[in-house]
Amino acid sequence: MRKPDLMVSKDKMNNNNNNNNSNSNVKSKLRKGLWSPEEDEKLLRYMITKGQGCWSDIARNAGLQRCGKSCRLRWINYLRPDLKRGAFSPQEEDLIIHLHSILGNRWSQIAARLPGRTDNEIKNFWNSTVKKRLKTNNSTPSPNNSDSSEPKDVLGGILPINEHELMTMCIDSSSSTSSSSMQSMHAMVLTDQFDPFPMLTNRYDMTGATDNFPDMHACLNHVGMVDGLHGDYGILEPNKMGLESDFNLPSLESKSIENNSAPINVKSHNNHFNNICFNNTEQIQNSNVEDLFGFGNHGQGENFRMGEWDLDGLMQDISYFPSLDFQV
DNA sequence: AAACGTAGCAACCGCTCCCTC
DNA sequence: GGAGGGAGCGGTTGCTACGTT
Repeated sequence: MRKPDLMVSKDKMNNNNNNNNSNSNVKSKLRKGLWSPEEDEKLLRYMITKGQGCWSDIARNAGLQRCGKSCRLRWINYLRPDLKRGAFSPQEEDLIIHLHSILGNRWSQIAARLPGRTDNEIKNFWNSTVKKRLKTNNSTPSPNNSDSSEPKDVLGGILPINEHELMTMCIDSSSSTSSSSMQSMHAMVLTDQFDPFPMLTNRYDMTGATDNFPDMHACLNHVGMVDGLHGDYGILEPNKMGLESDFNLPSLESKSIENNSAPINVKSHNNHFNNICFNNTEQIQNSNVEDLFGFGNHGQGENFRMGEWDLDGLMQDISYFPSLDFQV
């Protein structure tokens, strides 16, 4: 995780680049490289108010000297309100390893099972951390630890998790917002009741960052995070920020989470604006795992052994998981 | 204290897939 | 059916902070 001063220095560099490039932009050159805060805000505001569409149009209409592709990447990997920042939890790490054993380097598919995480983030995490760790743990390279993009089975190998743990992790990490959340935020933005960019506004001054999130405190209370927000800018203490009531933020990963209704876990943000994550630990606590996954219906039950399946069969069976909507 | 190596992250590139005409 | 354009994905690169020598 980068330190705040790093981000500042990066942003300074960005601004310099921006300034330098702004001249060349006159010559209708598309900008490349790191995004400036101003660009972020433009894109974010546009996405919040107008919603998704053709990315090249978005780039143009938002007044950005960027190609649509770059805008899409920035939005997906950085600006999306439902992004979860910070280090991967051990559960997430296990889940990534497990899913990678099933899906291989299909990062987008893996990311779809880790709400709030992006494929890029997971890919970086894998390449920088997990791969190394697996290599360390298993000095003798096994097929499971190879870089191959082909799915491999690691059950019975390095992973200390069983099917229930996997399911718990899936549920735990399954995010949950409804499309109505986007609509409500959209409406709030349109009526100036809600500033979706507090960290843009308070980029280097986190002391007032959450003043713009008047409803964060309840969320923090709900998920037991009243101690504060831990981010690269330090620890934010919600009770010192005048946080009061509830608010909703949208998830764009509706395809995997749209049917859930979980509390919002407001965690932290290390960069431009607030991070929202949607861990739903209560859901699993209050639910019967077999009910959730339909084991009784599908006859997997205690005999559920992924390692014994071929990929096709696995995809077929795992598709029953509420948060595992494989598209293979 | 400086040089060098490493880690982590953001962004780009090139390819493929899908949709529309 | 095929051409064109947009979206999405995975691999790769570049940059900066941090750690080590």
